[in-house]
Amino acid sequence: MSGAVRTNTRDIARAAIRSELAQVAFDLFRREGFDNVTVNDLAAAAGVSRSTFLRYFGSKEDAVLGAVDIQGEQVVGALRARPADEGDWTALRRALDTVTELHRRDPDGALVMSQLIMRTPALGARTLEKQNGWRPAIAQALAERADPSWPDLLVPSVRAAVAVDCLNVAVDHWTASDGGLDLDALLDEAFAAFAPG
Amino acid sequence: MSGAVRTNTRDIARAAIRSELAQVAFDLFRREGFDNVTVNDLAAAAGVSRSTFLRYFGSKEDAVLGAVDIQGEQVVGALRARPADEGDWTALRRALDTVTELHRRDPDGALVMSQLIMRTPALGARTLEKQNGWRPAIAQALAERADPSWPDLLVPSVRAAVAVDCLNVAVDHWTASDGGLDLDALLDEAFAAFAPG
DNA sequence: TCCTATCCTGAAACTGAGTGTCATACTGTA
DNA sequence: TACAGTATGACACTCAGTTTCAGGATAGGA
Repeated sequence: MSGAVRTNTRDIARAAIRSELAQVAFDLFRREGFDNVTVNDLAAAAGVSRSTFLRYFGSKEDAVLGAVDIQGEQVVGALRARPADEGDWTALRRALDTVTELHRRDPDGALVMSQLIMRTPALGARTLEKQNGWRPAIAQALAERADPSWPDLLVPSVRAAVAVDCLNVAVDHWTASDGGLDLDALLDEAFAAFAPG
Repeated sequence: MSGAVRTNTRDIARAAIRSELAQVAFDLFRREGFDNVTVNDLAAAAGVSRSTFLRYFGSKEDAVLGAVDIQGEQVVGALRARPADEGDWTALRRALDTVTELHRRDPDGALVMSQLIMRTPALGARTLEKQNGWRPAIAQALAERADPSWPDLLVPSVRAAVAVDCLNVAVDHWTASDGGLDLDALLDEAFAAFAPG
């Protein structure tokens, strides 16, 4: 067991190829439009066979949305790292800093990515699906923060979902402003949308 | 123009066929599992050609999820009918009564439908996508309620998304309880998840 | 009643995504 | 060098969804 823990030469090579394929796919999608590019095109552009491409990414969408999975893990990780006495909303807001930080580090790349996703229904749908997959993990992390564990996960689930919504609405507005607005400010505004009542 | 307003004989026939096809599809999916039923199977079971079936429903998923579209329209309609001086959250909660009322009228049907959607990733994803489509309309309706229209749709969008999340979490829990819990109570609980802070 | 424009249907061909299989080539290890 | 595990490419296959086209039903007016 534990053959997955140590990264050997093969894993490194695979990761490199994977990121290379993702890059090629992203460029091609951006240039030609997601729907106008077939898996054959992607494979040809990357210099691998169709089989290989589909082995690295289970679907065309996944070639673009690997970043979304990573974001989810990072958010959950950041949430778990928050002090236990912090309020849920503050902890969630701070956990989302991992995402805004990514946008601050590469605004142009993030903007182009957002635009591609927003103008491609298939990518938007798949993104929603992936983000929806974050919910259980976030809710679980929230539940473990509360001293007297909630009777069930309803309240944590709602808060997890709300946080993700805030992120999405903020990113949408940020993207609509062509990156001109400040994402952290937008996110604060979004979180404030249910503060007063 | 306006040939779509008056419902003539043809429209009635089409609606009847459509609902018949949806019924056949639902039964077959429930019995065999969504992924184990092909469009050919559906067409054969309904006694129409594959072409016809795909003309009535753009996709396999849509054969099941027509109800979701209707729910969205109903929620928006109900929201617009709420008194203007009502708070956003109350108005949203009351608008969602249209959905809970549907569950109360046919609990067994609603339960089976929820179970089918929850155990079928493709249906879950498509449902999320459709519900995400409600957001702009709900946000717009909220924005029009506010006297001094908000600078932008950020706050209404967040509130719209949150309301839909509450619905989903509540329905998830209701489904997990096999319909044993009270959906309205769950929904109230969900809405209370961000009241105190 | 007949005529005509419109719409519905079924048949068929086509594209493209995703799955499964198999033989071959490569890579690290003993 | 020989061996075992793995990645690759080629190929066949299923199925969803689109498009085209021809024939048949129907509504509504003359």
